[in-house]
Amino acid sequence: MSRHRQATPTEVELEILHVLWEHQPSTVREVVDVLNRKRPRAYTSILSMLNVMFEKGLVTREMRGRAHVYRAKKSREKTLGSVVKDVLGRAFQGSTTSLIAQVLEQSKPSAEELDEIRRTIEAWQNEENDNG
Amino acid sequence: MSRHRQATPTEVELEILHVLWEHQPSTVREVVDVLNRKRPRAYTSILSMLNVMFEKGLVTREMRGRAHVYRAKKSREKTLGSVVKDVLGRAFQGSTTSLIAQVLEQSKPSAEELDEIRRTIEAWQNEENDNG
DNA sequence: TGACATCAACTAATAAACTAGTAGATCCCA
DNA sequence: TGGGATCTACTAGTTTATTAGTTGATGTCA
Repeated sequence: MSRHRQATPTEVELEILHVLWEHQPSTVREVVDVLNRKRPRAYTSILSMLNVMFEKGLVTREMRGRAHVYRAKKSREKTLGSVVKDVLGRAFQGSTTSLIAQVLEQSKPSAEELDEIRRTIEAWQNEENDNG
Repeated sequence: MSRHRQATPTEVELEILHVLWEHQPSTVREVVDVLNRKRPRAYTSILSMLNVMFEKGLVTREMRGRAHVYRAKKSREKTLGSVVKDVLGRAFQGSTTSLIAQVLEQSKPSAEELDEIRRTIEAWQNEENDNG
């Protein structure tokens, strides 16, 4: 426990979480097999990472036979929400529009994608009105 | 040279860059004075960081009297663009709309802020048409 | 001109992130 | 029933990030 509060998962942690979100629960072996399609690492590397993540509370696990099966503790949405919150504060000093301008600049969406983005905004607004 | 290509500045590096973007060029002393309003650190800590950043090519420097004055090498826009690109790939697997949905969810903009966001989108679209 | 302040350079220490090797238990099957 | 495969736990090494102390040069001012 130092200055860091493990605000957001690290790069490799996110890689692993993405695998789990796609298919839960998974054994270490299953996670390794998926990850190795992109970048090969030793079985024990992923095992160690999952142990660290278990200790951090990022994943839960239980026995299935003599192997552990792992689940992400927080949903994809919750986790990615933290990531965004972190970036928003750390890099954009809270300015939502500035962040969105950069997202557009980076992703250069087509007209169709822009429409989808607009729909996303409308959908969010409607949902807000419904709930709150 | 390992797995990392220094994709994006670290947290403290971003803190320092924000100071420089506000007021360039700055001496170490000036950066320290600004940063210490938020969180006090030793002069030599910031000095070391600026040295690291100089070696990484994040900042330039030149002599003014017997002190260095520092400038951010890349603009705020370019740098924040990299940050977004990084997050987009690392956490959102390239899905712009998913990222924007999370931005809304996190910032919960008011109706006025939503309008501003819409204007940001329109502005970006017009600019794209003008240029490209 | 000598005490004091300021500055860069160097050194170092700590923590976190990541990767992987070794050892020992257990399971399965010929 | 013993050899190979597989799994966890443990250990450890490398790199990066962050903070700060020490040292020596230089500049200022009384």
